[in-house]
Amino acid sequence: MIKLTAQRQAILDMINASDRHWDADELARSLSDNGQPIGIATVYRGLATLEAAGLIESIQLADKKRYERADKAHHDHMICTVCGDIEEFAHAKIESLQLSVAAEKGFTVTGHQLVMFGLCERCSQGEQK
Amino acid sequence: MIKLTAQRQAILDMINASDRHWDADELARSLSDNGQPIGIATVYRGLATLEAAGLIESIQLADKKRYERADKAHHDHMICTVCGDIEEFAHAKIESLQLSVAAEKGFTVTGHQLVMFGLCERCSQGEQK
DNA sequence: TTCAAAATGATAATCATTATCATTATTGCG
DNA sequence: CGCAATAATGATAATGATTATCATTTTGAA
Repeated sequence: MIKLTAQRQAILDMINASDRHWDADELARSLSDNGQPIGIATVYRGLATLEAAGLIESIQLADKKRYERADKAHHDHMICTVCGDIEEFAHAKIESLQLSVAAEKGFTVTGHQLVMFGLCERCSQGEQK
Repeated sequence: MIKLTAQRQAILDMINASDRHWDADELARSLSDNGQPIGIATVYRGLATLEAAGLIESIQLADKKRYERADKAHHDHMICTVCGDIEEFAHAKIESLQLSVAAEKGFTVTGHQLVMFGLCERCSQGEQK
């Protein structure tokens, strides 16, 4: 079990307290704003440690990595390219098909990431000309 | 239709001539080695232009973007985390399930990326203790 | 307490990518 | 044809996320 230092606990609490997908910088700023100043390097290290321990999860986007709570069922993401909103979805059949495709090729799956890009419901309506 | 300058043509030829997944730096080096010196900025711009024109495709990995030929059927990727090998796969059912999930949530899909990480057949055998 | 290992934080370094800007090439158009 | 407007190139600086470094602080066990 990892050591939950004050800093790591603060990061974990912040992530657990919301449904957001945080990046390192947002966490550092938010913690500082809440009277918990924390070095940015500590945030990066803390996030890596917490993720390795399975206490948080992440998705790797093009530019940066974002972290979210781990106490949910496994899911993938749909990201709105207009407003940046990240929605979650789960589909057991997609998951099992992935594994079967991999198995056919002798590939041992240790992880996967499925992201759909597009417009969320709100943005696609606003987009109406 | 875009203008196929000598540099863009050279990039396109290099990509079309193989099944590799190239990054910008590899292309610049490889072109230079083939007597086609090209500025790295031009490579980045050329890749973006060629991709926008649909002449090449890309996958965004954690660290860098890699480009590949576009003259193949749509497919996704399995990446071996040991040797870095990138295998391709296609599965129509997975694709259609993605779209149906998105539709349920009112999400308009403009693109997606599915990557499985793990061990390719060769590396998982070598891994036997 | 006391010392070693681990963690932190400020900051430098890294690395892919993008921006800048001066130079070069290309494309009409008269 | 010849030149001006436009686009492309390339060297290099800038950016931004992340990691490395290293001195300092904290923690934990003996």
